[in-house]
Amino acid sequence: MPPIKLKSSVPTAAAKRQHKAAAKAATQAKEKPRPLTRIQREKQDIILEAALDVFSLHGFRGATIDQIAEVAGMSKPNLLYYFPRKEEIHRRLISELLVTWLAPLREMDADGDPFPEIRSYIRRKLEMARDFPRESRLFANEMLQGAPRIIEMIEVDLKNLVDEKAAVLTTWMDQGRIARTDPYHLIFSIWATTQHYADFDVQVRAVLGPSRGGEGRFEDAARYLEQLFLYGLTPRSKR
Amino acid sequence: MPPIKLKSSVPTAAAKRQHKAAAKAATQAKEKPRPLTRIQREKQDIILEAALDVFSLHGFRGATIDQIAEVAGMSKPNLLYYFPRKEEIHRRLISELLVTWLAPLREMDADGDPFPEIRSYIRRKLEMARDFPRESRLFANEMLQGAPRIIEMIEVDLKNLVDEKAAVLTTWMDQGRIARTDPYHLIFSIWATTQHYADFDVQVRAVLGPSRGGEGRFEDAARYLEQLFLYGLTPRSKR
DNA sequence: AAGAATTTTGACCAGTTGGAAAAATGTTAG
DNA sequence: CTAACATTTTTCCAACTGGTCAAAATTCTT
Repeated sequence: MPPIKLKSSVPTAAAKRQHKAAAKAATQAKEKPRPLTRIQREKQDIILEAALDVFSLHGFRGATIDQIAEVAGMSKPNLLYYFPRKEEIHRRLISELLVTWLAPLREMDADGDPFPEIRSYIRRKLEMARDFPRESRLFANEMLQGAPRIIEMIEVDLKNLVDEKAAVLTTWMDQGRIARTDPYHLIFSIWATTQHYADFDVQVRAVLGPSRGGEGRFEDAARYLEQLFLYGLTPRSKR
Repeated sequence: MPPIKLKSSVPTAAAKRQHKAAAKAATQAKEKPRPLTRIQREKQDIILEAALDVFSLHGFRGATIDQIAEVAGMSKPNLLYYFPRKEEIHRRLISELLVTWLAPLREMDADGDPFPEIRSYIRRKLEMARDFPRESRLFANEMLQGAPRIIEMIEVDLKNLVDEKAAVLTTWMDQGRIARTDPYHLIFSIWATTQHYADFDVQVRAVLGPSRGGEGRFEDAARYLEQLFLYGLTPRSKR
């Protein structure tokens, strides 16, 4: 008897096992995970897309599987065939997110010039706020709830990366190339100001009004933030 | 027959009418709203407190009446006696919030000196992030969801206030007392940087670690933000 | 084309949700 | 004290929740 595939005469059971096998593969190391079919990849993508819509708008608890299934254009049981639990969908979204989310900071190069590096970091973050607002909101939602599902990732991966980049900033300060200030709070303020344009988009648009709240607002924000981080509010005459 | 009180022999109906009367008082202008009893005021406060806990953590959809009732230490129907619907509680919280939330900006005085005024505005906002993090999160949650329940307030009250203060800032710029920059985005950046310490508190604490993530973080943030808005990152040697 | 595997569907379920109704219990002004 | 009112509890409900299951439909492999 080949113990590899564990085929069963009951198709459903086999399908379910497939999922569990994929999950357990790392620990069991016996069953081959069997690569995903084309349909599986496609449908999973559709589901994740829909879930991003819903989770980013209502948070984990406020989102329902039915809603996600509806947006994804499939029945609830069908959705649950691909992701056996709600949490699984969320976990996937979050962990994929964290990687792309931190990419801009990762790119900040210790060997580059401080101001161009910081400037393009701000720019990249702002572009992400513009191009991936749902991702930003998903992240914000998770934070607001105390990050129950990603606290370890925050405490380890995120912290390590920030520690590393804070050290880079400190070096630049030691070399007198940027003003001496708190590198951690500097990073926080870049996060806060850029993500604000995704997370509080409604407010920004409402306050700017129809005349200035159009797509140009991101260009205005970029210009403003650049000046803020470069010179602050001290007038030119006194600089 | 006195049309004032509309007493009914059914006590429940009378009690319910009381609520509706209070709500309709403005439009009907006929029935006296009848002042709240001591117990009503106390219980409503307890409920609003509990609701703030729950709503700020889970958002409107993610929060349940049962949960709020439990935190408030009363039964669900009892809670519903004071606030006949979930939305009512939320609406009350939000509208009360908006007043106190904008107070610091309101205090920014056109006749004062620009830098002290801006500095103490930042300080006050940061103190609110420290002392009322739940309020901040409630607001953030609402924004993330597109502010469905307060969009008019944002578009009218908030916008008007910001327009007014932006004009003040512009005047200061015209007088050369602060650097010329976008006053709206300046206000956005103050909001973003200060509220970050309430809304993303978990992240801030996790990244700073146990050594620097204690209560002192708000003092550090205040110092950092003051420098940022004053001078930006330009080193002293080049200022 | 047939058999095996995968995908989709429909019926179902137990627990939770927001809320209604009414009865039971307190409180208070006259 | 007692009637009128205010508050609380008990019971109930229909809709929704996350999730299961077996059968049916489809797709893939040979």
